[in-house]
Amino acid sequence: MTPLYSEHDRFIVNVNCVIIGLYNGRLSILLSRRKVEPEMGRWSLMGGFVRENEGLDEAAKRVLFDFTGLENVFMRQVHTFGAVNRNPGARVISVCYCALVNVDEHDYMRVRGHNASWVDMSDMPDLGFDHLDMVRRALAMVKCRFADEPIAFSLLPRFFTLTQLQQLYEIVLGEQIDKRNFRKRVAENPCIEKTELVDKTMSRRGAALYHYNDSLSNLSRFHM
Amino acid sequence: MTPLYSEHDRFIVNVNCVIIGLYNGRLSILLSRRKVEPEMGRWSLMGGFVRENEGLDEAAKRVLFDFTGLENVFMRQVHTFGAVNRNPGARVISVCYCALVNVDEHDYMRVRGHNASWVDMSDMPDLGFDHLDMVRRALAMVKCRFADEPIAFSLLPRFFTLTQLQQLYEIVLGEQIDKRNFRKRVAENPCIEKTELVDKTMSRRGAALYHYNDSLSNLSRFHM
DNA sequence: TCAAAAGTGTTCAGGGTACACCCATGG
DNA sequence: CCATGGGTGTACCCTGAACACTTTTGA
Repeated sequence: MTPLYSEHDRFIVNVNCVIIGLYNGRLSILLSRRKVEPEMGRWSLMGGFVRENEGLDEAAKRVLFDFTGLENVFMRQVHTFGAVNRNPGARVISVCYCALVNVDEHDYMRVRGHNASWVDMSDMPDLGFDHLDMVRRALAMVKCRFADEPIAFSLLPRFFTLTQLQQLYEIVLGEQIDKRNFRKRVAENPCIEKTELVDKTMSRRGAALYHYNDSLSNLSRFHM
Repeated sequence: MTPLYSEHDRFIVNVNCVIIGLYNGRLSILLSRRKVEPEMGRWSLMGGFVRENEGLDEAAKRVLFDFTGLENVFMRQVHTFGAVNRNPGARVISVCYCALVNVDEHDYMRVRGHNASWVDMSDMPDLGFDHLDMVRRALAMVKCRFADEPIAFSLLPRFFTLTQLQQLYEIVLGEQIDKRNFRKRVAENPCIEKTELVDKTMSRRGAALYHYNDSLSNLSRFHM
């Protein structure tokens, strides 16, 4: 290391992950009750301290894997929080990431092991530190991207009905959508392919199952 | 400090500022030639190390003031860069900010004193570290916001002509704009007020000077 | 008188929005 | 046979894009 750098202040840096999924058809976020001080007993985001030999993105992926067993999911850096007194225990700079996951694929044992659980977003408890700000920023990012990028499919199971897809858009965008207009737009998107499969859990008639296939798209997406 | 935190790795953290202004009517960025290793002699962004007693936003404001003498300008956090080997001299985590400034108001002596200068963006030199990524992300952010938020006025002098405003939009958005359509949109915005002043430097006829007055807007903007 | 920038309306097309009824099936 | 969610087409409006000429005045 160059001696010139030795004089500077050094900081503990961690990553926090806003992990969003559809749990029981409700937009939910993975939270854990803190087992240690500070803020012991309060809900908080999944987090972990950055290590000397890992980059920020790697740290975020490690935390996501540690808490869910998931890899290769949509994940974006949201914002870095560095107010002096944001953590009463020590000066900690937190880089916030947001991940969108398919809860069907996650490892529930890991969640249990970390004292974590899925919490309905419309029933958000108070969070420790500035984690509520993190959640707000993450949601704003998701809402903003939702209109442009095909990130909805990160939240849905591999096969989904158009009603599921529409309900997801309605929850995230916070507004009702006309069914026919929605399906018209879906029909114009070549990446959303209808399958022969039918879901009969929601209606007697049954609904066609679709899946998202981005191989027809020439846009490179999901790069971090 | 809680003993629990004592065991974690610590990092040097700095802020880098992508400071953008209109210099000689060209979209330009403030760059300085590094006087020290690593990357000595190469162009780089304005930066400074975060101190123990200051938050990230404060550090960014300090750097901006230090290099330009400006305060209370549009400034946003862009992204945090934390790859392990991004800085060959030491592990440094860099929080990138972007500021839009009115170059008429800046303190040129400070710029000179830091070996810095305004560089035309369409003639961008190679930059040290990952600073080119920072510039790209900052520009993407600016372009994205430009369509929604009235941030163009941060770059212009207090009084400006519609031609200046249009040229700025054309540069930032990277496309030609129809003059009549542009002026129609301007006319619909109550915050853009025509004054009795006339600028005769650009034409014999003279162009009306406008100024931006956001007191009529009920949106709260520019919050960091 | 001419060069150079300022200023000014109308037309058209396409996308987005609003809107209501029949279908299939299990119980 | 009925209750429940699935599935389908059209009309209208409004926003956004294209487009050319007159005005002013200093040199």
